[in-house]
Amino acid sequence: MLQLLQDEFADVTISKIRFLEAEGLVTPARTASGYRKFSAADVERLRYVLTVQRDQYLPLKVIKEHLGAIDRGLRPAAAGPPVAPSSLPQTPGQPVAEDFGASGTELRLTRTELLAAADVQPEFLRELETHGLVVANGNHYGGDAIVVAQVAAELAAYGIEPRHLRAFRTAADREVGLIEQVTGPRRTGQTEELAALTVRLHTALVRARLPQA
Amino acid sequence: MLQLLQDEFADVTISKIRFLEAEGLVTPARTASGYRKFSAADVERLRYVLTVQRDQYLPLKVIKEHLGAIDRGLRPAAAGPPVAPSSLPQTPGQPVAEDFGASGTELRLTRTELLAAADVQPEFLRELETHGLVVANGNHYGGDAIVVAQVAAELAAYGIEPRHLRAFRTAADREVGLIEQVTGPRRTGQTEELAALTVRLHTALVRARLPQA
DNA sequence: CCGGACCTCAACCGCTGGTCGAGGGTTGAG
DNA sequence: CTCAACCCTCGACCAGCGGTTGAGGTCCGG
Repeated sequence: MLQLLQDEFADVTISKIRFLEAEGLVTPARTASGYRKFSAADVERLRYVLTVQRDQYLPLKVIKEHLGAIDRGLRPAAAGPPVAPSSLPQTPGQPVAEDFGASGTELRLTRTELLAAADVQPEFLRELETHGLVVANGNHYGGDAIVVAQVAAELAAYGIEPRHLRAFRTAADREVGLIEQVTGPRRTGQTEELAALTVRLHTALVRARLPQA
Repeated sequence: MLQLLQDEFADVTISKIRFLEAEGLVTPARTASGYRKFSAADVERLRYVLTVQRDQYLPLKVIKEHLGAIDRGLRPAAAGPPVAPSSLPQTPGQPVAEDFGASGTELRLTRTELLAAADVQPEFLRELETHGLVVANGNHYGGDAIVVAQVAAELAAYGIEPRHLRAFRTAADREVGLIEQVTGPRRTGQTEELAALTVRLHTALVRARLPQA
């Protein structure tokens, strides 16, 4: 169910989610037998929590207040940074940022599970497959296929169809090819590290080229 | 000496200030006998620290990085708040747009600032520019250029040089082209949302194609 | 009827952001 | 010269946050 968050936020765990529930940040429905059942809205809520926690360092207490405000229809108040102090001669300090943690156990989904998880029509999936965006490995799919299918579906709502996305596939293929070329076929650890770097590069390049808001 | 901070921030104490010094956030001068001597700049620096700590909940580690950035002549990168989750028990709609928080005020760096921020040699930057990975806008660069340069430098350590990265540039160009094609040249908001989607797609595709750990 | 995934609840943990106090030097008024 | 009032350092200690771990039990598909 929730490995889809895991592949957007490397360090989310079941216990973390349960903890967040205990803190009152999400309130998933329950089955008759007590199992948690997360709706799309719950997942989105968690995505929000994890994002602001990671990117804005907000304490959960504050995030909770914001969520409360949002639920009541308000927008969370965002405090702007104050004026900077005048500078001084100083020593260095390097920022670090990673985020490509391999999810421990790779998900294996049947076609049916994938369709359900991504909430797409079978024809749509077939289309994705004919364009090479999703590929089965034997008769199962990896967790990333969910993300691909979901995102492709959202893009389709904007009129961007799978066939328009072929370039993404070839770009990704080339990217991985490049990585494997330097690491050799099987240097674990390094591969992920390089992938994190190239993905970061890609993202920065896209942002840089976007028309300024 | 420093009760003047105390009447702006009720809970500042001597021990707190000493603690902040131990953490490297301020470095007051000392008298011959070892007493701290705070300059006006030190006080301002402390004011900044206390303010962002109180109002933006930033951890000291991050504040320290920001101060470092300020010292190097940059403005602190303020992560804008992401889009709120569409709160409500609802049908599958997932208009997600996260993680692409446009930095509220776009950074403008001179060439020198960029070199310092990314910690790269001038020749390396020139190389990036000849391959179109970093482009100046007039005589300044955007914040993404820092990321591009840093990442490219890290990749160079693996033997991947700027000229190997041209494909990334063209991929990014095409990606942005696609986005602009559907949003029209100037539909703000949507552009960022779509960019977030395509970047997510890209990431998922790369992961999916990575050899399994 | 078994194995694996899920549940709860309480105990535990590491890190952050400090506080406290012992032991000792400095300074200035008287 | 003395004394009170500060200042210093350094190590021990602490509370709260954000989870993790594990014991003990339930649920369920094959």
